[in-house]
Amino acid sequence: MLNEKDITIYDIARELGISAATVSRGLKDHPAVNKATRKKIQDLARQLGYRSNMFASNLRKKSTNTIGVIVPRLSSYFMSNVLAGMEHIATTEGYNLIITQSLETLKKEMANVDTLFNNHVDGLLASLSFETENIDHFEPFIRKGIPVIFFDRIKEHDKCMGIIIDNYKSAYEATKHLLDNGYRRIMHIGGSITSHVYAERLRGYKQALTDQKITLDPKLILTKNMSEESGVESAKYILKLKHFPDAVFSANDACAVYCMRTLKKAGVRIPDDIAFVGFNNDPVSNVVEPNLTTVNYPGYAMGEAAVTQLINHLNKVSDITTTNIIILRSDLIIRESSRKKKVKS
Amino acid sequence: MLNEKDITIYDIARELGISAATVSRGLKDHPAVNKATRKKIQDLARQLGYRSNMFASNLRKKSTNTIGVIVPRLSSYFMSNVLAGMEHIATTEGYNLIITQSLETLKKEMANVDTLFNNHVDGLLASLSFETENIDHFEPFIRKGIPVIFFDRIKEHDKCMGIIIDNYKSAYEATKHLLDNGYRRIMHIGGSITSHVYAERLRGYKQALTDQKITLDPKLILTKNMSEESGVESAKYILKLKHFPDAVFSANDACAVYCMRTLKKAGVRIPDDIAFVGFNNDPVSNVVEPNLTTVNYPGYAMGEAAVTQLINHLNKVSDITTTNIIILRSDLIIRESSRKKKVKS
DNA sequence: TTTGGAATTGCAACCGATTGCATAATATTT
DNA sequence: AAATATTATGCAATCGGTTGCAATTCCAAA
Repeated sequence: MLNEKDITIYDIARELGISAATVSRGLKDHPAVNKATRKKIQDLARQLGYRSNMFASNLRKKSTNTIGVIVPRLSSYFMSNVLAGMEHIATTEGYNLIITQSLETLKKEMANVDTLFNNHVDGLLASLSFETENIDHFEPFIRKGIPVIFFDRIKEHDKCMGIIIDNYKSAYEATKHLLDNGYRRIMHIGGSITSHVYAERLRGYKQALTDQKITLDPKLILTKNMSEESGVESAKYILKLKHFPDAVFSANDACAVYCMRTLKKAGVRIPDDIAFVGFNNDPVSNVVEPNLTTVNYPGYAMGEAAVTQLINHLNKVSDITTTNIIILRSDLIIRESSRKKKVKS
Repeated sequence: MLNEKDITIYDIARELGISAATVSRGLKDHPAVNKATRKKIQDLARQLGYRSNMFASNLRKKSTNTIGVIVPRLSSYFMSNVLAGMEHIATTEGYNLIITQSLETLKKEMANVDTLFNNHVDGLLASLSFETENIDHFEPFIRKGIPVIFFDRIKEHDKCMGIIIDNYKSAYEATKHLLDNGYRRIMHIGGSITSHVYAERLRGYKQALTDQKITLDPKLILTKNMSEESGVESAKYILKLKHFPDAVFSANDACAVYCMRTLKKAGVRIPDDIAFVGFNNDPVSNVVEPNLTTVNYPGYAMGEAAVTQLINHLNKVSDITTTNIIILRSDLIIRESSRKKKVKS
């Protein structure tokens, strides 16, 4: 099966009649090694197809140039953008990513933390599962001083940085936009408020209404799992309401889109009967008819930011325990689904 | 910064007054170790929070329990499903994934191959970039007998397995479906045929037409990069045609959807004026109006299959050099966009 | 010619787990 | 009780690179 033996620094040392120590230094341009010797070493290494054995090196150096990532699900538009951003920075900085998913369960999340801990990753980037209520299982990392950065779905911890968008502000603006366009009876479909993300979006929604002196109607606040099915369920719920809402602010696009779809099938016109605003700027938001107004969630930038922060910390150019939260810009993208309300004629 | 020192097998050995060798064996339930001793070792290990040092272990065993993955882009619906499937099997089998993206360039793909080679991954899973015309850069792996499996975007090689769907057959069926529903002047929008995937889809399309004795019209065969923009461009092209096609078979959904969208804006009715069939079963296909008929591309299953095959090979229960190609099932999902053609009245 | 110091290079001890082989302890058979 | 087989454990080398410290070489100043 395997043919060629690996070349080691010993092979190079023997060939050149010098010691392995000098080869080791020479390969990484250590100034204590004579320039001519360095060149000889590097040339021969190249010629022989030498590749460093990372394990020997890691074993000795106790660092791995590997970053662990835990996400709830890989298969979402948002998350794949986050990962793309992470991969981009990681690769250019010479780090590898080990990526795991919790499938929204605490159990798998804990197992993943464990695996990554055992793999001695240099740092950890995590977006928490729905079930995660506290982050004690990250303690092994924190105790050992291995940096942990949470993104998107975060919990605050004074040793860990969090990277998020301002969910409160975005939700506030989204709701305000509906109000500005003349909508008054606005429903909110959100996720479980154990999640910081959804709690903040709900808060923004409420505040926007309160600021306009609109009384909150508990019937207009739904807590769902934000899947496509939950969009369908929400639509059915709406259709049964005596007093129809005139707008819906959904905490994600998938749910909004499937809600719209179901309502449309029932003959409801959008936005004339009900306006819609979603969240995430998922591709479907720009395909559904009418196109869905939504909040652009900068996944790629978030991934880049997370890795950049982590690497800076590892290189001691900054410290994640001092900066606690980083907030990325996110803007409202206005489309047809929330156009100005027609005055009843 | 870092506080607790790592526990090693030596610590356990000392505490228990036995040798490190016995601890090493005891931890992995080696039968040569007394059952009672094994239990003592494992209990103490747990109690002390022992975690194995993978580098020492890898250094010695020369295997890493790590699988390298190279994909053109992380951020697509299809690919994130593939990765989810891979992660699922990998984690349950005790393997880690190192994931990289080539961003469709040969240069980055080569760099990724290099990185993963240096990381001594136990095996490699790759979907090739658009630019990749030959796979010589995978030779280092092949020479060393490290298994390589290509998926989706493959090139044939007698040492490497390929995992694909039957693009030819699916394309044939998709085109046949349009023909069966009464469409005759069918356009195809495809990608560069340097890619096996697109070459096969084109071939299936052509064959289906030929089998019905329909002459191929080169004006009806477009080669695009299959992005959303290319969908828009295709629509503009169609609008300029003197002799309108009555159906379009697009090699992916994104392109189909944006093509539909643009045509609709121009007043073209779908499917009455032009029917559509896409490829991938992307979420947008089920949101666009009318819903798009498409070919279900089993990404998750493909990811699972790739990892399963690789691990089986590593465990010597099968051999990827004997089975050369695995073809996964993919079915046509019929929706509104290709409903039976109305007979002109 | 001697000497001090800088520039190079090498020695050897790590890092922590693995494993072939030898040895010791125990059990079984004769 | 002695001989043999079985089971359990330990020894020590090994994987390949890293690094503190010592040793050597070289050159210029005294």
